[in-house]
Amino acid sequence: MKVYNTLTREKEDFVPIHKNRVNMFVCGPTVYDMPHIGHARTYVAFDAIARYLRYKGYQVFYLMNITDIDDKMIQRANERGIAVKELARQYTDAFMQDMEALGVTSVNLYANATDYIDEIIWQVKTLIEKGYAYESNGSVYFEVNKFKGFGKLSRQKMDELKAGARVELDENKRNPEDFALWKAHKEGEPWWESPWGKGRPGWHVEDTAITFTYFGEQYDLHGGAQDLIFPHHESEIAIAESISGKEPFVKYWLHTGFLNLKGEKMSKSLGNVLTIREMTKRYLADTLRFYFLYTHYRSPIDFSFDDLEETHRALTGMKRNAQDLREIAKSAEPDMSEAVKFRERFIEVMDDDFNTREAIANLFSLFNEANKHRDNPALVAGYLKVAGEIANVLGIRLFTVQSGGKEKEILQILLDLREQARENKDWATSDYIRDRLKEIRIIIEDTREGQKVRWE
RNA sequence: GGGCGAGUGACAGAGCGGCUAAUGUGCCCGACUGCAGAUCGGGUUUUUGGGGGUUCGACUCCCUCCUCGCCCA
Repeated sequence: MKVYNTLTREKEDFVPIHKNRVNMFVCGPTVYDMPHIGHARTYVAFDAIARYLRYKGYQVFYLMNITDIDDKMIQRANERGIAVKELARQYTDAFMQDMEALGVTSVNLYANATDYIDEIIWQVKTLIEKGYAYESNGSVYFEVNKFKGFGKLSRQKMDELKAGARVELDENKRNPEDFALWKAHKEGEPWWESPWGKGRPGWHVEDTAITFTYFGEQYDLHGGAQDLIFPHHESEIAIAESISGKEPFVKYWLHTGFLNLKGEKMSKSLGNVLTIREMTKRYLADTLRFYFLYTHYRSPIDFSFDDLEETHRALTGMKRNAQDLREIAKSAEPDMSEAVKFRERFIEVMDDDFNTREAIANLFSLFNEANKHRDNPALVAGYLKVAGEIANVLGIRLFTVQSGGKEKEILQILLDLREQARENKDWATSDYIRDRLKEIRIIIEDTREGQKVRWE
């Protein structure tokens, strides 16, 4: 299996540090607002990756942080006049609901930054002791030029960074490119006790504190969106490798391509942020998930509703076909002789840096072929077995149709039909509808005001 | 200004330097069909952003330009 490693900019053979075990970490959300489809893209991609690794037999520990303390959190909480903790609770709940809707089920553990303050303090303290960080007026900064490897992930050159770095009027820093590990307490902000007085953690260090806790000094796979490469992931490397003296901190760095709206960028100020919540109301969550997997995870996606509609047609067509074929296969003993080649192809393309698009193309080809053997239930059953396997790894529900809460409308159609039948004194039809509905415990009663419905 | 990435048929989107450049959507024709749909068979446009180079041979490697996006300024 090969994966594209941002660190080397090459596809490399995937060999975990500890035999069969894969320790995997993906940067989670900052819970200060509703997650949008950009988040969805990244988390769906890594969900599929985790599922595939498990499918391949790896024992995956998938860890994700939740950033529940930072500048944006504080600002938003103050605007809304609530505690940062309350804000975090609200949007963490929202995030979890959205992930569930999208079928993101592969994460083993979500870790809140604020639950790891002790570990963060330990890391900061260690960095000071080792000479990589310094305290200044109650804040602690990482001295970037002490870490020679800074820039190796993003391919930025240190001197150019310095030349470009503009002093952000922080007289506490020795150098403008230094970043805060610990921020001194300011009025109106949450704080924790530390060796440097009251304060709160900086951003990058929460992730290293969390991963050190569960994975130790080095681990296998770190994921995130491309925009996090610099400075976030760069800084994580600086922190971790300075503490441990070991490299690489992370063996494989994976980054998802960015999602843009067709024509314009998605931003708060433009008021065109598409939240997952809003999108799953208008479209099936399955469709959204399929849409993301329809493009390789590293390629940029130029989001448009037309394209989403297109993939929706593609997906529903496939689902329809799957259910149709299931009628044919019934309980036939699956004949795998023809279907196995699609399983092999699936593994082949997913082994090549998780090519979900090829995997989907393969799935379409499978159905194409299966349709040509509609006269052979055993073969059809075989195809369906492999299709189900593939769909399961991708997280696509082939055989379940989401009703989308349309039961009421469907029922109304039946009631209208029955009403017409009654007007025509077509009692046979009218009674048929009433009796069939009764079988599923929906009771129709005719009254002076018309039909009354009761769900039992 | 620096760094990174992308630019393939109507649209979306794959493609170890070499097979007719996948697959899906759309569209067209035929079969089947009371109608619609599904399914089956067939068809449909790309010479792969522009230019140059390496090579027997490049979408695939190198250079340059253009466009777009992201990150740092």
